[in-house]
Amino acid sequence: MAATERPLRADAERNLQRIVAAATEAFGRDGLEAGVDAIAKEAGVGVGTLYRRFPTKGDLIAAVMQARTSETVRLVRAIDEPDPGRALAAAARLVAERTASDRGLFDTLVAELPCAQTLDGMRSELLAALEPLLEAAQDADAVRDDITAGDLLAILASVARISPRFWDAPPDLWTRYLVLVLDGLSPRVASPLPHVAPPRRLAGR
Amino acid sequence: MAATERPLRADAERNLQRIVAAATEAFGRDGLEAGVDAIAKEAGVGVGTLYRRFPTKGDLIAAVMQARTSETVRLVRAIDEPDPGRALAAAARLVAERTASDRGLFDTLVAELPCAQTLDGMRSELLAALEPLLEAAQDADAVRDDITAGDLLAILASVARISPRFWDAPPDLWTRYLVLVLDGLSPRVASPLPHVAPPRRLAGR
Amino acid sequence: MAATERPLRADAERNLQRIVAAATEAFGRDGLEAGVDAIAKEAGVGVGTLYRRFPTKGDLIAAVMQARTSETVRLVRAIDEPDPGRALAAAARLVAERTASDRGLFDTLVAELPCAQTLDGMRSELLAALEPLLEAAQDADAVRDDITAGDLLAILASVARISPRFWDAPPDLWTRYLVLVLDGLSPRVASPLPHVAPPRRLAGR
Amino acid sequence: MAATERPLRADAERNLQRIVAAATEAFGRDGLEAGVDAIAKEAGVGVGTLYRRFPTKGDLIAAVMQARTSETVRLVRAIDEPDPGRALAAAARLVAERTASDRGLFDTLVAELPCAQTLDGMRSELLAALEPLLEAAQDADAVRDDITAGDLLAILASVARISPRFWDAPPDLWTRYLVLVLDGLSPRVASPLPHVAPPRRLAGR
DNA sequence: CATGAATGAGGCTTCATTCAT
DNA sequence: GATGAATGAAGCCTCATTCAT
Repeated sequence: MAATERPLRADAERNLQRIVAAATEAFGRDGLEAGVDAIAKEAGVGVGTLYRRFPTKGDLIAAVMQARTSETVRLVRAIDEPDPGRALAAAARLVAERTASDRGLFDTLVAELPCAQTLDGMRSELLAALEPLLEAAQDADAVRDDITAGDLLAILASVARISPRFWDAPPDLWTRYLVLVLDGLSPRVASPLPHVAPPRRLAGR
Repeated sequence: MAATERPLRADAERNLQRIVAAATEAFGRDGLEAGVDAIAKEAGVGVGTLYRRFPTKGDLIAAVMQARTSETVRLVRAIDEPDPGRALAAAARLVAERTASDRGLFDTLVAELPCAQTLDGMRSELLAALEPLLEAAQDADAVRDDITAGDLLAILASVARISPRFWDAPPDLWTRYLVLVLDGLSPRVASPLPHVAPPRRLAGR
Repeated sequence: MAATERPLRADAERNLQRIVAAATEAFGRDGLEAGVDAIAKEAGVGVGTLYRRFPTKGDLIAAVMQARTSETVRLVRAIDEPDPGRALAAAARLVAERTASDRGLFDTLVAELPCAQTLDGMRSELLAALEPLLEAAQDADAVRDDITAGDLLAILASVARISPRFWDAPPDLWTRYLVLVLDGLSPRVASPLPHVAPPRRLAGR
Repeated sequence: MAATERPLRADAERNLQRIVAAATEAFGRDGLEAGVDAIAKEAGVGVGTLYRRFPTKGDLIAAVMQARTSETVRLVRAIDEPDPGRALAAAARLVAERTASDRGLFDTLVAELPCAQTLDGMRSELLAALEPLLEAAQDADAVRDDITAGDLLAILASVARISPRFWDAPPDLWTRYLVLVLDGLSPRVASPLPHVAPPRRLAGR
């Protein structure tokens, strides 16, 4: 079973990691428009090598973002905070921070290209990590009851990229908006949400 | 003799409108990356015709987006609602709705490219239209005091594009998030906002 | 017979002259690449008007250059200098000066495009004007016997544009080269010229 | 490990040479306006291939013309002729011959576009090769003292393109003009040259 | 298996010329 | 007859992807 994907040769493995590293860097800095050639060069490999691993630029994007997401998930899971409301806030900040600092991550969530199936996995993972925190917070009446983890993720990602868009904005402007969003999650204000079916892709359930 | 800019010939006027219509459609659908040639074809004219009116793709973008913005401003100004809180909510909904349905509009507000000066004007107009409503709402204690029109616009634009990004999301998913945002503006929840200087370009003052 | 070309209406005549004037200016300044639209605008007429008179850019070029040439011919004929050698030198300077200051004129003589037939006329006129001066100078032993008016014209035109080509050249650098050329025409140095048939187009006979 | 720039792959090398050959041909025939796409097609490669080697049309021009120039310089240096006057004449003939047969070379020396810095190098190389020959000739009283290598090059290039401009001119018409120019260089005729500062770019010193 | 060369569609833009008003 | 709008081929260049070495 483990034999199905026999481990890569040492150098191949190393190349793979260098590619992913370079792509992470490039996508983070320049967004998904980062050129494939540039990434290969940064990684110190030929384009061919890159394409052998990732038959399509989309595949590379998926892989990189998958990694970024898994990392995020790990960090979310590592949150050690007894108070459910504060735990959720911490998670929210974490997700927002990562999106804020990674243009590619934002592009991924925003991209209106049909790379759907690949991205679904990422979102699902993230949702799975956020859900327990959200439910706990809701049970503790720290957060309104009518929102889903999908809602949370969507709104966080959207708001997180606000500062870098403006050339003279302070780079942490997004923290401002994060506070507003969190305030909007308070049960004290809970206006009735319209009953639109949340997107399957986002909510995952 | 007639007006400041003598009116275009009938057919030219018609073509101009067809170009603008096609561009509006294309930018709305595909974002600002929509190709010039495709727009010309959609409009049923040669590229040359398009370039006669808009010597640069940027000019076309500016014209189309300016029109969209002015329209928005007009609609915002036309809001007739005595209650300040509801008036602001109506304006927010309006802006969000238009951004939600127009990918170009979003790109314009979000673009990280230095087409600054042209787009700044648009933002300023919008801000000028929103400011009185926001102030009135704040005076009436319907909205927290610590946010600016810039904040409002930035967060609205960001949130509004949420639904269209997901292929199986109901097209009005953004309404859900709008409610959350508006709730976050309530003075009842007002957590202290971090003191980051809001961006000059957005806030305008 | 005179009725064949009935005189243009007054305004048409004026337009024609404005076009020629604008084109002269533009070609002189920017060379033959000067755009037709720009010329029409400078002339204060529509492109259509221009094209009515000159069905082709080539025709416009021909007309303008013809005019410039006729002017040159007139000036050459007006040279009033009893000494044959000095008369020829004056003519040479005149032709060179005009070529030096008119990029279009140079382009015309240099252009390797097949507008042959139109330009032939010009050259012939110029040659007809230069020939008597040259012959007189040769009879007076002021100039070597083995060159033709075609030779003279060709070499003058070539040398005249030298200065403007170099950005930091003094604008009258060509005068330097003109002297060298004239010295080369002296009978005192006359090396045997190779017997290549001079070009029909240039020599005209 | 091998050389400074490791040699290209066999096929790449072949393509590179085909590109350079096609460009040399095209520039020689049509001047520097020759289209990039056409050159690529002539070379039997895609445009992309061409642009991989020469990121800019200017780079292609520079490379091709640099090669042509270096070749010329080598040939000039290889002149083996004890008599200083005849040596200079041979060099002049060589430069003229090459310019006569290569419209691109002429455009390079003549171009009024500010691609200065690249082309300057070429001119300097050529001047450096001509200078010793000129000085020797001047020391031997075979050539007038008041001209510089810059003068020589400028006038040669200008005169060399005379024949190809006329469609029915014998292709070696320039040889005729070369003789005239050389005669003009004779110390026996030396009229006083006007004291215009020769262009720095041309004279080099 | 890695390399990087090759490909070519597609993007923005210019300009001589035609044609509806 | 004048106008200037319309046309579209052609120019330079980029970039995801394929393929020979």
